[in-house]
Amino acid sequence: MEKDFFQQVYEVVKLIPPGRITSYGAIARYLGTARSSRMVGWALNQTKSQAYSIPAHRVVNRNGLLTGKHFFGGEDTMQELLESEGMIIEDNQIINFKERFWDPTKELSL
DNA sequence: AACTTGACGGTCA
DNA sequence: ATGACCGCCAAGT
Repeated sequence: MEKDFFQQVYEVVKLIPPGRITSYGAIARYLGTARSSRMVGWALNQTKSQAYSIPAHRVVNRNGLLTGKHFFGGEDTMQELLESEGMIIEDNQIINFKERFWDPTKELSL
């Protein structure tokens, strides 16, 4: 039996090292691209209710843009969290995105 | 039961 | 380089 797509997303996100970030597409690809990146976003949307310790703030879109900052309760909560981990953010965009990018298919996957 | 929206991404114009 | 469209699947209305 396969775990729920969402559950797999949670595991991957929880495996993201501190000070690192990844993209929805990267996670989707790691899980097999079968489901589109949107499902990853939906999965994370559930996490805020799942009470899991999901560092969703470490997941951004492929632009390095904090698309879901509004879902963290505050306006800049996500940005502050990322900045606390060493991310350089300007105008909701991660400047050193490529430097801090963490690809599960590259780091976890063989 | 049907339509619309949604934390995206890639390709085409 | 910028803008627009399509794909993908699930949940909400």
